[in-house]
Amino acid sequence: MAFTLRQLRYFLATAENRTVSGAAQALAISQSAVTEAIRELEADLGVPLFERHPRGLEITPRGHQFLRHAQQILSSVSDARQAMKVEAEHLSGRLNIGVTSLVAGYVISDVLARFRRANPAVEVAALEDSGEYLEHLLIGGELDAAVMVTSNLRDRLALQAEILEVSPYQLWLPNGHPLAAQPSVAISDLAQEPMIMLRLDETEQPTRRLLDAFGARPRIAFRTRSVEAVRSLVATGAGIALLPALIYRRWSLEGDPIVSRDVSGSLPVVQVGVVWRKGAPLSPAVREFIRTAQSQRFRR
Amino acid sequence: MAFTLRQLRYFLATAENRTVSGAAQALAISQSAVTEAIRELEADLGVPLFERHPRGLEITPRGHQFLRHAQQILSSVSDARQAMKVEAEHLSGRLNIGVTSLVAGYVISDVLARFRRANPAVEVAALEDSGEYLEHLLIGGELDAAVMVTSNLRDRLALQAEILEVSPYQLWLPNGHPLAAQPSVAISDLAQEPMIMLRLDETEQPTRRLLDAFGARPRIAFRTRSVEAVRSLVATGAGIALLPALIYRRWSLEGDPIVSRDVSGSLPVVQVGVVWRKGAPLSPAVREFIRTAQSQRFRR
DNA sequence: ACCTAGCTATCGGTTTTTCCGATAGCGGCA
DNA sequence: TGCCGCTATCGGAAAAACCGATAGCTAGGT
Repeated sequence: MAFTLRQLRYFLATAENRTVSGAAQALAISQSAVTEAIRELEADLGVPLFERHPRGLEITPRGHQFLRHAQQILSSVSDARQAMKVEAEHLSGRLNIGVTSLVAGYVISDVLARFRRANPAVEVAALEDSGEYLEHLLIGGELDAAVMVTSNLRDRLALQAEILEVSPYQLWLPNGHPLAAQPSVAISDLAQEPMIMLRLDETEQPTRRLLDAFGARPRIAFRTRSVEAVRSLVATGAGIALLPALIYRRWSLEGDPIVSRDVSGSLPVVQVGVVWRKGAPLSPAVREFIRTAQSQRFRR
Repeated sequence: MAFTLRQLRYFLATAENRTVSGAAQALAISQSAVTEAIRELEADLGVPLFERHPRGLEITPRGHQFLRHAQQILSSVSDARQAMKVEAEHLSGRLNIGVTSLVAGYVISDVLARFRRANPAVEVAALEDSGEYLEHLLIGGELDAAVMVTSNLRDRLALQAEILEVSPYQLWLPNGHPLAAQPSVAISDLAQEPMIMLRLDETEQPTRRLLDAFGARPRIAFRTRSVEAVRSLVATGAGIALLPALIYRRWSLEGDPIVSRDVSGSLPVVQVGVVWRKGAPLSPAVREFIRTAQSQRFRR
């Protein structure tokens, strides 16, 4: 009747290892202790977190949902401990950050909240806009830095980037889709498939160009600005999607499965990073922001 | 070597009660158990969280800092549990939220992060700007809602507000300041005092008007947009400040004490709330956002 | 069809943590 | 000075956590 941090840590290790015994080994603890902890956690939440298979455990959709909460909690715990450890040299000043919408909802709202907690004397202003406009503001000196997709920067001469994450394009399919039979799919096979397009951060144009270049002319079934809507549409069989692995999840919000497949051939990748104006001296606050963003590994 | 949620809960209860035995009673647990848990927590963090006095405990500046982390962690824990409890009816759609800068850094970044976690299918866009401009956008229908100081709304006819927090003005003084001798201070006594002004959310104009109205003509020593800068300046004796109790804290970031005193006479209060256009039907997403904001009590 | 390897679940017993009640100590206050 | 309200500490009891051993399961190889 109240789970513990210990249970969360064991749960996390188990989810990462996809096996209890592996987690036990990583934790330097006996397997039975881990099994027990997970059983308690499930009983406490009233939700099965894993499906048991003879070769290991497979996380359930609800389990995966809880996993993200667990990660968030544990990272808050580690922040709290860190805050007590260091004899704070207090950063101050202003920090003007731009974010594109893809990145804004995804992971950066957590990073910003954490940064503000850790650096209360820094006045943070966050602005959400298109990558194009953010570049403009960066060059004009109105933003200190921006978090955005860097693989299609317009002005590479004036801007400098620190990559946070590199992510290849991959194909999303509904469960049981014929293309899922092969481990890897050729772009030309997509010719007749209805596509779901995500209208965020200019992921749409590169995708179209990609398809065009390979002569595939798929039908656009839907266009939406919501990642979750894409997931739901793919999961229910309304179409397939070609998107960065970064935002892939195994289930839609409703719990319907989504399958991902690599696309054969060398495709461009998406890079997400922190961008600032070349030559501009990085303020300590920006540097610290980059550190915070890096420490927050992107999560599925 | 790794604190537990139990310890955080006991710590929180103790900080609220300012006494171990009171906390023990509230927790329906023995006093020695609480004492023990706090001792362990302090040993684990390597930081004294309370000063022991014969009539109870007084939290230290570091303890107070840790308290905010503890609150954040426990509220994440409760969110996680909640997420597993409800058989999610998934809200979707867009939510365009405006915030003023005072409110942005203070508590709303946490609320937004929590809202996004709890409602992943809602595309949230947050915009930070002046109250005046936010009103304009609200009336134009470009924002669904805004979190801002509502006590000086310009257009009360077209806008409607749900108050989140009401907060009276109070006086901030350095430790040992002569005015701190009295429990309550008259505005006229401020005539000769150097003032620190906060240039956020139009807190400055009302303050000036207030002082003018009472014939007090204090000297403006500093103007800054950083709440923490005001705290540091007041704590080090650079001046005094007249600000909403909402943002009062007992110490500056450096750990120097700040004293607060009520101002005698009936002063205007500051109201912080969620504002939307009158007559506009509140979308479920907005309603849920208000609920999230309300549940997050403002923290000192 | 039958092993075997690799995994999880469960159980008894041990160690560690948590809790309680009792008691001692400490400083305000009548 | 003695009482009152609080915290710290201690011994012992109760509960939780852990371990090692064992049983059970199934995919994959033979």
